[in-house]
Amino acid sequence: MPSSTQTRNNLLGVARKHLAQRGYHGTSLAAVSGELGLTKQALLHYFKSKDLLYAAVLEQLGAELLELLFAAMQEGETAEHQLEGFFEALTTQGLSQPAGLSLVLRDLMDFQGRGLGPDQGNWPLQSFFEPLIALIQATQRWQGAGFAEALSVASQMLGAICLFPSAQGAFSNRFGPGAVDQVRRTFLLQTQDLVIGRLR
Amino acid sequence: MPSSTQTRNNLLGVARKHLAQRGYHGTSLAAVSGELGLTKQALLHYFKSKDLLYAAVLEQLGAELLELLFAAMQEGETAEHQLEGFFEALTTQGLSQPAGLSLVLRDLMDFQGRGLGPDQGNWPLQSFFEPLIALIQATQRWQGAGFAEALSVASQMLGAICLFPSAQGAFSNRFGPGAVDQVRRTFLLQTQDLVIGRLR
DNA sequence: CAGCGCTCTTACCATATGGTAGGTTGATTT
DNA sequence: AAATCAACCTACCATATGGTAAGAGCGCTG
Repeated sequence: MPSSTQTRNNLLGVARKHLAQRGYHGTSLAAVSGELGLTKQALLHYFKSKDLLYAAVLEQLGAELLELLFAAMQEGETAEHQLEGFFEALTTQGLSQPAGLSLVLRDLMDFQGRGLGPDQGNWPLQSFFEPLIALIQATQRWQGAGFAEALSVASQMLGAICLFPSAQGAFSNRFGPGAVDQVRRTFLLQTQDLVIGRLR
Repeated sequence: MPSSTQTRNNLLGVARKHLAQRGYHGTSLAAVSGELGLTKQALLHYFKSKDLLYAAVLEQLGAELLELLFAAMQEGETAEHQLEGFFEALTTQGLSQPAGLSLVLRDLMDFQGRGLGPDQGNWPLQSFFEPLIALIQATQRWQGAGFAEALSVASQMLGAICLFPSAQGAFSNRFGPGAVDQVRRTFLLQTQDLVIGRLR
């Protein structure tokens, strides 16, 4: 018998999976709660609306990303090393659990399509993007460059890293699971190459 | 008074925009047709179902991408030059008309979430991906590498190129339109750097 | 033991959505 | 002039969805 916070966390996890795979509009509260043997009203008991559920998922994701970034920042010495460590960790984790990466992509793409309500000033991923961009600006190569250059580099790297894990299903279907397995084996090295190439 | 093919093309264009901005599930036939002053039955007259509309949009997109690729292949000499030309053209066009790039991302991500019906063996973007991957394999650097390496590189580059144009709205809202305008000015160069760095 | 709050359920409801059926209009063909 | 066909529209339907209202079971506390 799961406890209250257990149930909430389970809902959060299933919601993340569904939101990552099908997007906001393709995710139904009944499907999420049903996967745990609950009704959608149980879900609405914990998260008062679909928007708030989405916000909670994104907030958790933002915290995880921030944690990953800070962990890499404490480990590495130079900004370059810190960034390389972060992107390596992000890639490694994203290959096995692509939901987070898919959510990042989806959240960035879906903005135009959703009102976002009164969240205007409160974007859960902002607290992750800002130090990431700042860290890029702290590298020797991008030191003199402005915020725009750093944002450009950040979006390039995130795009390069997030797409394949998020598209594993599609690629597996179109090019065969064997090919995808092979890519999974080389993708981390490829990403490290790309990151180093952009930072030095 | 628009002709028949005009109306169909208009519908296709509006549908592309909606599908790119809101995704498959977030796009309603009524909204698409309503933007042209038509009812959704007019849309269903041209495209028998929502799935077929989506397929038509994707097919058109696949043809455009293929055309862009072939144009670059006729212009450049070495595979490297051809790829650089193609990605440059893709970036330039994507910055001003991001709908296509968003659709590429969305189609790759949405696979797990949709049955795809009987399209199993017929993926409109396949005819674009295959020559692109083949062209990567034709470069000196990736000549010895297998299909998987080339697919890995392709998905990295596409991700790097597609994310920012698709996320302009989000970034503009979160970091201000000024920052986004600045990125737009540097993004092409950044992308060229990245492509060259991955190909040579 | 009475009351209370938490967790979750059964009933509902309003709305939106994809899709069908059948008609109307106008141009083209025979 | 009659028939045909494309290009729409009105009417309608079944379903899914987010959300509300109210209550049942149950552990905890006074």
